[in-house]
Amino acid sequence: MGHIHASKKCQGCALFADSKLFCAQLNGAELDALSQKSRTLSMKRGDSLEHEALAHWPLIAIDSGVLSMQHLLQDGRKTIAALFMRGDIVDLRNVSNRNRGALIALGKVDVCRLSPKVFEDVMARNPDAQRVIWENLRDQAFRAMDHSGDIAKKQALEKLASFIFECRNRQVGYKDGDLVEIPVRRVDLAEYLGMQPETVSRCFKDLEKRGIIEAPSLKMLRLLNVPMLRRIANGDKDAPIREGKMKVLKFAG
Amino acid sequence: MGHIHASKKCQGCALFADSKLFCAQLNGAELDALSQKSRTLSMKRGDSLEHEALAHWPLIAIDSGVLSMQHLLQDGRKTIAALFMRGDIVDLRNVSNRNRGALIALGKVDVCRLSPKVFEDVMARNPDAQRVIWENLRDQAFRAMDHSGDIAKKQALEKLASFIFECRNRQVGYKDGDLVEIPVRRVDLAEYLGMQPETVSRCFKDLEKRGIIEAPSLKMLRLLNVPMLRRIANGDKDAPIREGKMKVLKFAG
DNA sequence: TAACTTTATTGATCGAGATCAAGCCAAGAC
DNA sequence: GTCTTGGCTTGATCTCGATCAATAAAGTTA
Repeated sequence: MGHIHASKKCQGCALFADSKLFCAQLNGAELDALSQKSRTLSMKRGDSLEHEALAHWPLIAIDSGVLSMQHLLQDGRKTIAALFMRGDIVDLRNVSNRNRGALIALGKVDVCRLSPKVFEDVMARNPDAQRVIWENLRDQAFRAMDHSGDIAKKQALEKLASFIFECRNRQVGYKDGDLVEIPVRRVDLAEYLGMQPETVSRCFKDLEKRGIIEAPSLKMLRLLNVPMLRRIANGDKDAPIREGKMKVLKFAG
Repeated sequence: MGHIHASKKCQGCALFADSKLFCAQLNGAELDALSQKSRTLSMKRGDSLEHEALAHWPLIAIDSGVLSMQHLLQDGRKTIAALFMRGDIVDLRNVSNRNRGALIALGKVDVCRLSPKVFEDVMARNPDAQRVIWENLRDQAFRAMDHSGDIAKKQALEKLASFIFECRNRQVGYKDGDLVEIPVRRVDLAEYLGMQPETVSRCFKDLEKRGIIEAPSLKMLRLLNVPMLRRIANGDKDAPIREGKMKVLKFAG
């Protein structure tokens, strides 16, 4: 690897360490410049990036953890419109704060506020970096569209199944293993999927009862029947006869 | 205007004619090259761009009309995950057909399949073009996220109100006028918002009864009370006491 | 380890919107 | 003109998931 000049603070960062991510595309000089002009930040659950700060640092690169974009309705209802994770770069340059959600950490999150100036320079000169960043934004866009489609018409169980696959697709490695990490809390999951925590809980139980998943802990799942889970996620009405949904006949008298 | 070399077929196209859009950023040579290697296509309602075609022409620029990205569930339920309109450029390069929705026209749509080769060249050399295209993709991403937020927790009336504003924001000119064009049919609108056509109909009626909008035709609205509409869109629970929701007491005997 | 706080689960009830089934109306066909 | 067709609307009923309330489990602190 040629990044001998890699500034010290970048050494442990996923964006540099993972060859597919942004900072790994930079040459020594570029990385030095970016590193020097950028600012890392460690957030804990509930911390949010405020408009004030975002105005000066509108480019957020996620090293680790889960950052959410939340929309708040007037009467207190909240929704999580998007989840950003390791490798994602959130670009809020020239984005009016109007109508834009707040960026709130869902746990410990390490981010790097990139210098817009250096970022632009790199974008103009380094085609590899440009490609990586472009594909990341495109992923964000398509992921959001997929997600819209999911929550629009699917029912609770189907949404949850889709979410499990989304987690599996996004986690590092283990893509085809049967272990899936759920990196967010039940409440957050509910807000992301547009349902209530109670419903989330019931749906997990449902999948367990039917032997499709196993939940060793709150944050970890083992998939026992991937094809069936897929069918449910795809809205196959034959499969998901909900447990306990058969009407019990009542005998009169 | 300097675009004297503008190839004939581009003259009437919004992407060239509107100075904020992609093709207007190109110089004569670039436009010529792009024009020559690209293919226009006129679609009518129901036409879809198939994977076969998209493999060779993965870059779709919308000149006019509304193109939808639809997700189809196994049992026939459909959802519209995104709407693409004038100026949008859909980039499906290297996107696996797996899990990606179909691109289907919701009416007469004029598109231009851009040559990936020339597009890449332009992206690499022309910073203005790069900026425009980047901002367009970012808009698509944020729009999709906003939309996710909308359909996740809002109720029917609120979703519709949000959609009216989305239409207003996206239509050319008239941004602050009180006339809003609804460029899609009721059915499509329902699929986009994740509700039933019947519910859409009832909600329009509701807004009319309450004097918030007026509907001279199916495709055109006049906003009579923008602040109230905004409050509803923002989920203000004080405002939207649904018409006809007061329980009528029934007198026994 | 116990005391305490926060988060998740379970159970019971209720309601917004889905669903089903007609009815309506405008545009084009015959 | 009448007939047809497709989209929209209206009304009646039913259901899934929201909501409320209580309990259990997990995480945190002393």
